[in-house]
Amino acid sequence: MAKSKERLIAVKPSGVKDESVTHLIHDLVRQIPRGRVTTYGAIAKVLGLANPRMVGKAMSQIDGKGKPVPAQRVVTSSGRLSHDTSHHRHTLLEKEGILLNGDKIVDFKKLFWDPGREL
DNA sequence: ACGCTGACTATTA
DNA sequence: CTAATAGCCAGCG
Repeated sequence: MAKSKERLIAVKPSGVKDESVTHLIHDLVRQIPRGRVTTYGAIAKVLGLANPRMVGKAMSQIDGKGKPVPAQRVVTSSGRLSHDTSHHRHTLLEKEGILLNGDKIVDFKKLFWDPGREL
């Protein structure tokens, strides 16, 4: 029996409006509890995306209008911040009680919030 | 159509 | 720990 790695495919349920994955990602990110974090990969997995880069792309598309999206709670699989040269997200995270060592989250494993398991 | 780029990830050295 | 590589896929010129 082959345990082939089925490549995850973005499922587009027919009948569902073309909400675009970006909106779904934003909604999911808004559900991340304060003081917890998750990863691009975890979000991608839950939404059935094959490429976590798409999640990052969605974050870069936050325009500031509508509900705010706590993108600071989304980090890389190694618990590090990405594209935070101005340390903007770094500051927000510490404000939520998350300790950081440089751009690395302390106790990332404990603070990790899995959208597919705890939600 | 084609090549490059990118808020990623896993593996290997 | 860092660096290099490969896989991944949508968007853009």
